[in-house]
Amino acid sequence: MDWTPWRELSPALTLSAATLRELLDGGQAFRWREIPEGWEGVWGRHVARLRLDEKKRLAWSAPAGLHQTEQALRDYLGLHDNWDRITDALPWRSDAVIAHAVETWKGLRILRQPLGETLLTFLCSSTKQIAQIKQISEDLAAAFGQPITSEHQALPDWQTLHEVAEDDLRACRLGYRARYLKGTAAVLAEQPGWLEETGNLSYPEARTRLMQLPGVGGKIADCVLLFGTGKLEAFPVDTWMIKAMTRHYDLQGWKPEQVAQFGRVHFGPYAGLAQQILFTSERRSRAFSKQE
DNA sequence: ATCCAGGTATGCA
DNA sequence: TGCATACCTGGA
Repeated sequence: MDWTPWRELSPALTLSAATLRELLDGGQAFRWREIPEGWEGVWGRHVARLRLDEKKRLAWSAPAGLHQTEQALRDYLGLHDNWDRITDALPWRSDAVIAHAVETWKGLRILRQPLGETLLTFLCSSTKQIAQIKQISEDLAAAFGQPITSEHQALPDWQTLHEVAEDDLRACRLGYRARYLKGTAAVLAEQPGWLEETGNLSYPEARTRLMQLPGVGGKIADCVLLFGTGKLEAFPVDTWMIKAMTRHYDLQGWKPEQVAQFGRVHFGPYAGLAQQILFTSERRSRAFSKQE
């Protein structure tokens, strides 16, 4: 397959190789894979490769014949958002923990992913490791998705999933999550526009509505709202965040919903960015101690 | 072998 | 309301 020549992204995005890895493969998105030159990924009906040039600036390439990839990348990577200003609004002046993490993961941001597939991938995520969520996502795309190029398939839409038998979903290693997918697909196929309307509600209203879907609790709802609608006040709390927050903020014994509430209050309107930075710090320090 | 992995739904005090 | 337990699967 032919790819376009590498071109620097505009506006430019400068970041370290480690931060790029966490951005693309750190648990926000599940369809990026490492290639010799950098990274190759799929989102929506888009395919792109990304790499850092010698100035640590992000450059991109797309399959020849695919269009509007650069504009799609701008949206996906949030290049129109002022992440320096958003990061500066975190309480780093009074909180040494977030100050240190922000410094370590400079340039980390929240991806803006297609809403439907954000819900889909995070419905598959419960008690799964990132590598396994990626595997499930690839299986779903290969089995039920529309072709994008000769080598890439999109994730299936909810109408398609509604028509798939639960056993065929289980064949994609979904396990008990197949039931959640079927149930959610039934709701979304029955009510076109429901998901987009939900995404337009305020954060607390949207969260409550999403949690009506089978398989969507508080954590997954927060991931969908953070990564799929850009609601930066969402503060997903999983086992990693329980560990990180317990240690750094002395929250022994707190329940996930309580930690989420604490996070939203303590970190403010951009708590979701703080969450991703702390999540990354916790994950990487754990990986290092295990010599991963 | 046994446990755990980016949880959620359910049944019982 | 709050707390255990089941639920699929694969890797350490």
